[in-house]
Amino acid sequence: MQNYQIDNLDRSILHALMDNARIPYAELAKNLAVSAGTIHVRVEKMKQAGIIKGTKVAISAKKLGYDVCCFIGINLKNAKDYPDTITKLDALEEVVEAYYTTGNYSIFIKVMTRSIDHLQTVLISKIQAIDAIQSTETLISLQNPISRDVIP
Amino acid sequence: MQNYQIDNLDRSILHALMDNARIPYAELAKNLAVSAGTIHVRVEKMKQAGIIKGTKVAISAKKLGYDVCCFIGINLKNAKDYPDTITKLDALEEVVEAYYTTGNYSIFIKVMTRSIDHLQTVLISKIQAIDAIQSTETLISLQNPISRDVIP
DNA sequence: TATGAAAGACCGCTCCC
DNA sequence: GGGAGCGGTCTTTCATA
Repeated sequence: MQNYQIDNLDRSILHALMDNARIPYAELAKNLAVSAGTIHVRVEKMKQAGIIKGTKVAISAKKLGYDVCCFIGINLKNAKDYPDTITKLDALEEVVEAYYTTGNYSIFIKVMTRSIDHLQTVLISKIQAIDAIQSTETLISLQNPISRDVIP
Repeated sequence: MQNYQIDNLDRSILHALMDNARIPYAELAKNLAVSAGTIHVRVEKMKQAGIIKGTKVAISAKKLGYDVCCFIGINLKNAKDYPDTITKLDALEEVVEAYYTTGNYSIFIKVMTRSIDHLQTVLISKIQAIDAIQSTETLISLQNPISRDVIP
């Protein structure tokens, strides 16, 4: 089940579910001109294969007051401090994503904050306060024109 | 309804729905020691307020064969080429996110590819082929230790 | 005003074709 | 892959604190 090859129907189902995970199977079936049972079988198959990991609600961070999105490239003093630093970053609720990367930075994180002031506080008092961090570089996101998932 | 302030119950509901958007309201109600009707009212309110934007399935890009995740910082020859470049990037299915940022790069994108070879093809034949792009800098993600949404 | 309980409609799951 | 029946869930309404 590891490398289950999806076909066009699976692809269409994925696209529809990406848009709305709670769409009734019957409606989906009607749109795709197949029966509801078929939809069910395909979805089950993709769940079994691990392609569909689960369902999530899409939250508007903005409506919750989190207006500022930015990326921070982090350089560590020693590469061996990586696991420790991740643990510390994980404890910060403002850090929503972290990546261990090759290239200019050791760690690359995405941070959501309520305001520029809030960002400054997080950056100075929380992130740069971590001993193992040598330097940081901040990229503030002004717009997010593309945001989607990859479905071949 | 713009700035609806969520309370602890709303927060708990959001957390539960983030984990599994299809959890029965009855079960959620039981876990939170309230009635299913109350859950329904709260969810409706948050939908109205735009806090809940919709539901999505979580897809495993890896299972679909997309193993390589990387970030690419892009510098444009002219800032005015921004909208055009976004349009061109949007046409590339491998580009899953794009940000207009302050700092070292004009545009910052996230790219998912099937392999390093595939990445190379996309980078050279598709991204660097865009005229307005002056230079790029690639950060390949080796690990993604933190990945979540911000819920205060 | 917000919550809790119950009834009806709808949907999803399963079996058989 | 298609179609029908059963079981479960969601939604709505009404009463209540």
